[in-house]
Amino acid sequence: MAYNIKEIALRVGVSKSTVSRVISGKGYTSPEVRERVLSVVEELKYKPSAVARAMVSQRTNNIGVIIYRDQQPIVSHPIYGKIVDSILVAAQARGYSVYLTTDQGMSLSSTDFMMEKRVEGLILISRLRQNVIEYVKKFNIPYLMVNGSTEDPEVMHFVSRDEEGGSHAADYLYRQGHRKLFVIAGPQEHRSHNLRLKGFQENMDRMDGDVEMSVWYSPESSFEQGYRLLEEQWDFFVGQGFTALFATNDMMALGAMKLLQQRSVPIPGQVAVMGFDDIEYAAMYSPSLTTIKVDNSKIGHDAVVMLDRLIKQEKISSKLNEYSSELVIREST
Amino acid sequence: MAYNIKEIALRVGVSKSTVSRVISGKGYTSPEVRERVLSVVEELKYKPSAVARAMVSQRTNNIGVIIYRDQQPIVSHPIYGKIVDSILVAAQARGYSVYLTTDQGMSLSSTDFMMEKRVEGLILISRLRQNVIEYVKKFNIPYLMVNGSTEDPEVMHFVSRDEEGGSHAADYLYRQGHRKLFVIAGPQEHRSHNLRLKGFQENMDRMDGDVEMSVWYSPESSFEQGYRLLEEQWDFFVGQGFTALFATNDMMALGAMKLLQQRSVPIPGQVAVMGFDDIEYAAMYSPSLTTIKVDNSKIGHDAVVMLDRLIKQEKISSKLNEYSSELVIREST
DNA sequence: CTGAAAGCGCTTACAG
DNA sequence: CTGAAAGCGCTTACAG
Repeated sequence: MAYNIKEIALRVGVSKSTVSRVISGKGYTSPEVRERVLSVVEELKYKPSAVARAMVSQRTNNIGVIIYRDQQPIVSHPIYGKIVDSILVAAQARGYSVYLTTDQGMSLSSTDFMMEKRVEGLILISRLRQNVIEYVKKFNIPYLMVNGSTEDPEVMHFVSRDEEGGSHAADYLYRQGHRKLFVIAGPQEHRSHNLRLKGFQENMDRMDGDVEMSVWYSPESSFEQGYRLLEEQWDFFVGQGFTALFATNDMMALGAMKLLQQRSVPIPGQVAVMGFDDIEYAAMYSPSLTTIKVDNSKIGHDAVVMLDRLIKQEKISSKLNEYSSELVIREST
Repeated sequence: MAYNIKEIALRVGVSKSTVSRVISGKGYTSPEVRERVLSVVEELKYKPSAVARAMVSQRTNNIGVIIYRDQQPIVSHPIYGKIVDSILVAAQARGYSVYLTTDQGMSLSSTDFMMEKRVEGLILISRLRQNVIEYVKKFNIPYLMVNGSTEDPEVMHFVSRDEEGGSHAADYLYRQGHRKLFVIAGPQEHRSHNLRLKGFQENMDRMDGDVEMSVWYSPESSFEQGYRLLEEQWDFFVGQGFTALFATNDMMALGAMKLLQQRSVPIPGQVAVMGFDDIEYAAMYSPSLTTIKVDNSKIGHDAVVMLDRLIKQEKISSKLNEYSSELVIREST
């Protein structure tokens, strides 16, 4: 069992109040008393209970991070991992500790859990249903959403300018001379995939000349699905002579690229490949993947900064925080 | 501000004790009273304070996970991410919440922090210095080490059988007919890199015939370093006509593989490449990487199971938990 | 079956 | 400069 203030007081021969003052550094204490207290504290390796402190101060200095996701990878997901990393660092720097939880199946129980823990703020990661949002609102504590979408204007959220990014991608591929494009689009109920596709399509449609675009929808945005989709459409793909492939995220692009390599299609000689996100693997792959970079580290960091402000009841400029997406040209195009 | 038991008691017109009994489900309460209490609880969305409960029960149901690592990626690191994922899932299933912290620079402050939070147990990830271990011991709470090494027999730790894995790798490459081997070894102060190399070398030395092995030490175990090391030794590598390359982890193997591909060396036609870990990318790469699989998910899971036992003061069989490493044959060999 | 009281480990006015 | 007392939000014997 850990020591407590009473034990220290007993050993030093002073009152609990005095010990408390020495340890917290608030209030007056004579140097000699302070020294005696400190030496016993050191000797016993006494650590004041954050639990008791939270009790009286009514502040836990805890924030909660809930990742809504049905399956692993959770934190080992290339995007969520990046976000969590930067949240961790930013939170620590501001004196917050973080409870990290996974919620499979959009349950409300993870919110309940966080409320019981009396977290001071909540970061919700990934797309969540409106009923979850409504539920969180009821508790009247600061919260915000990262990497998800909502029509609800009250919800502070952090997203990248996916439509703009999609548009950039189209622009770039067009300028590279590509006129026959094969597009792999991730699940359209996800804001990001939907907007990336929209931006790409609309911009392509705007281009002069005979652009030909074939869009295919993938049920999941994974590496495997990117691979499989192209495999299933292989005859069509080869028959039509597409010169470029764009996928609404890197994972699917890499999956497709893998198949192209297995079938000995020169990249970018015969087909150029482009993704979206700029996950770590994109640069490592061979050929490295041209993509649109989303700065998830910055998003995670800013989310903490904002949550901190909300907790401190400081002024907030805007509910919607958008991040521009930047073109990263590599070997695959 | 959140509601409390007193507020509920006031509204229902009963004592705090009664409300407490209803909520905790302990002790007798008449059905009618229970119902009235519950309805107010529901109406107010009252959540009992875990802080106050921890105070009286002297149990926080929290465990702490400290990742000792100087730089990002932390949780987005392919191995740590896997471990953390499985820790999260296993901890939740057992009613523990986890505080996740990064410690850059082997400070003792993250331990202090966890002690103040009154965590019931500690999972220390990565290699840590003996002084950190000594420090943690003083607090007399359950702790264990994952993915690190120690000569200290008191420390419960979880590691893979790296020497055996290295030996398997040697065995496999030898059986494939390789006699001229280029080895990239990660930092030897890391137990895993050291043992993987040792197992590989010792087994190779044991083989019949004229095996030629050239070992190169990389200062870091990253993708970039794998790439760079081979680049620096390129003339030698090509001149000597090595037929296989083994790296003590996947990241370095992939880095080296990327260079080989850029220089148009057929894999495995001219050079076979093999790694160690079986990180997610290994299977995705093209060609996919032959490797020795370490089941980090299982390790993370088991660590929580063990910590739970330690917390409950149940019997523990052994301090050292070893996991066998399994050969995974893919396209690169 | 219910309520009053004590206590978990601190902090914070308030006396002295 | 120091100590006694009250209180943070619960739980837990103990009376009744």
